[in-house]
Amino acid sequence: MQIKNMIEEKNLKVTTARKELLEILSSEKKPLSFEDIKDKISMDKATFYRNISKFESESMVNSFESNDKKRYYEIQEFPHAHFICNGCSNIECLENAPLPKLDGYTIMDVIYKGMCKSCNATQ
Amino acid sequence: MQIKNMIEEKNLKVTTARKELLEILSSEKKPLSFEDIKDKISMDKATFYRNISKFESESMVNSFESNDKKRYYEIQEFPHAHFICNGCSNIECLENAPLPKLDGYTIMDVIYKGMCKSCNATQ
DNA sequence: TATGCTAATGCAACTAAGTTGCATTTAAGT
DNA sequence: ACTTAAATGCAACTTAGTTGCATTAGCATA
Ligand SMILES: [Mn+2]
Ligand SMILES: [Mn+2]
Ligand SMILES: [Zn+2]
Ligand SMILES: [Zn+2]
Repeated sequence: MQIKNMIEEKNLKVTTARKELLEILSSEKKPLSFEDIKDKISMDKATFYRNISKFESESMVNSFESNDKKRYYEIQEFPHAHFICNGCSNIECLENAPLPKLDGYTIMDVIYKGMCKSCNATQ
Repeated sequence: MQIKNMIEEKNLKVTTARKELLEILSSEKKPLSFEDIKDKISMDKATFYRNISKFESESMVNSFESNDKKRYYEIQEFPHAHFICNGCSNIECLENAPLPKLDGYTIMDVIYKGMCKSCNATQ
């Protein structure tokens, strides 16, 4: 099982909470907040946040703030931009939009906000 | 005085709180949080947030979340991207970086995160 | 300039995401 | 199986932002 390996590779203890959390993040193709996840997990929110924080410091997970005051987490694969729709609040991973360059800066993350395709179509 | 006119143009009452708030946002060239502003204003935080919210719905002000869990506000001029530094947490207005295009989407706001010029230089 | 209506304000209580301290449990090496 | 440090659950806390309500202050009209 690759989830177990992911945890062992970082020299972290393989706990049920960690397996549960990575399982859910891996099975979704879009970023999730604690709110999105909380009914699917058995761990306490303190455990959720402590593990997410560890996963982030080990570069297994990355996250960003949306405009609903919540933080969204996803398994860190190759870097890509995200689109947050001001209409329907949906968050999309833009896997085909490479991160732009900006002279002198190192761009590590990009968030676009605006109207998504379906909100544009039905407007 | 143009601050007074800005408020009257939107058919809002010209109150001292509103003048104070727009005065401070106008005098700064970068986005500010309530935390940044609170010692410079005399109004209550409820009044701050209610007015900021009205200014946003009237398109006088725009805002975005940073990664410190705070919302940053600025006078809405021409649209431009923002850069948030993961090193020093500074927020820059990228007035010369036009908003990119993305097929099918309407991009209204862009936030880049990473390392700023000075953090890159001293690293 | 005084009067009256309504929107704006101050205050205090509340909400909710995320954090922290601490006692208990559990993974994993021996 | 035994040991030990790391992980967990729980409850209390922190803090940005919100809300209800009584009071105040713009602004229109006379
Ligand atoms: Mn993504
Ligand atoms: Mn700006
Ligand atoms: Zn949408
Ligand atoms: Zn920096």
